[in-house]
Amino acid sequence: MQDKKVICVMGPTASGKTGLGIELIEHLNGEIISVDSAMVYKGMDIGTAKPSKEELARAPHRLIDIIDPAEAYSAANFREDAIHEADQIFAKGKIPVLVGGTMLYFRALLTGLSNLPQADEEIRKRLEDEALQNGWDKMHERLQQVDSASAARIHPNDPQRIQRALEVYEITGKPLTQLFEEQKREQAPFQAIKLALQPDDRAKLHQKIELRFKLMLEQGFIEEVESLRSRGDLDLSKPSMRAVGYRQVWEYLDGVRSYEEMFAKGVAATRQLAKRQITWLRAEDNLTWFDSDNAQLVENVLSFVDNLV
RNA sequence: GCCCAGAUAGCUCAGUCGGUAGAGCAGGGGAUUGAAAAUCCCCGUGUCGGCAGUUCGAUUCUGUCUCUGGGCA
Repeated sequence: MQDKKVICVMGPTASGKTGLGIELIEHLNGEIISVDSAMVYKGMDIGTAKPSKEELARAPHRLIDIIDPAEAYSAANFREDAIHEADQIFAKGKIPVLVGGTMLYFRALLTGLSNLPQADEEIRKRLEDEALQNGWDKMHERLQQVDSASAARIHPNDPQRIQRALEVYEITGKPLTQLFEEQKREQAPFQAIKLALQPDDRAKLHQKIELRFKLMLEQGFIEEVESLRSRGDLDLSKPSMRAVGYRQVWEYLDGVRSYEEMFAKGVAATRQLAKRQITWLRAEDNLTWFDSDNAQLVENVLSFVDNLV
């Protein structure tokens, strides 16, 4: 058992994680590490609901604003970065508080990843061209030839995973399935206290999401996307521009969507994101749930962690 | 006031040559190993606007009423 401990504040988007994270670090003498695949991007502030300047002054967040929106980040990058940041915080005698909604990143950090090759742009491009020619069902058939276990696991309509499995096979000459067995996942070098935040009623979360999206638009979200757009080197194939909200505003600026549609689709995409986040949380073990609308939330959480830290 | 077109799932609509109906979107559940705010899988009973008529049987045909568009006054 590890004696080092971290606190994880998990929850769907718009559930109040940032505010609670700040309370926690002030109470425990901790520092925040962001667990968010969109906040890593510089210049994507409004649409990712990044903490405000005031909040950042009070509670610096590690792993936000670390890369350019033209670049790609990954769960493996995150794991490495987060462990590094946590070590620095431990070295100061403080406790890391991991706050965010990217559940794959939490999973990658806490239960590890197999040692697999990283993404290869060239191979991906070639596989995609081939798929464009022959269709993804043919690619799935090819996967069936070289890695039938993965082919059975991956749905023929899931291009992203078919591509990844073929990519790994091309690089290593081994089926993904075999690598999973050979390269066992490695647990994080610390113990995690996992807190999950959720309103007691889904409808409340939906209301909050809509309200927040409206607020983002008022705060200049469209201008933010416009300025990213005017750089000229970004498009909807970039992971950054596929983020919830950014994609819909981009399409609006392209003229393929009316303002009303953009709003409705943006809100819906955020609700769908929240639903998927909740699905991850339900599958997570050793999770302690807190009602995000409870007036005693902060007191409850602080007394809960005091007993564990 | 008159004429025309509509009224079907939360929304937009399709359809039933008369045997009580199905798509997209939204919503719900699930998967998730270097794109993950991504990518995928599964889930469709609703007085077919009200009332009456014809009929073995009407959401479908007829009449009438109500409402919503559009046109003419």
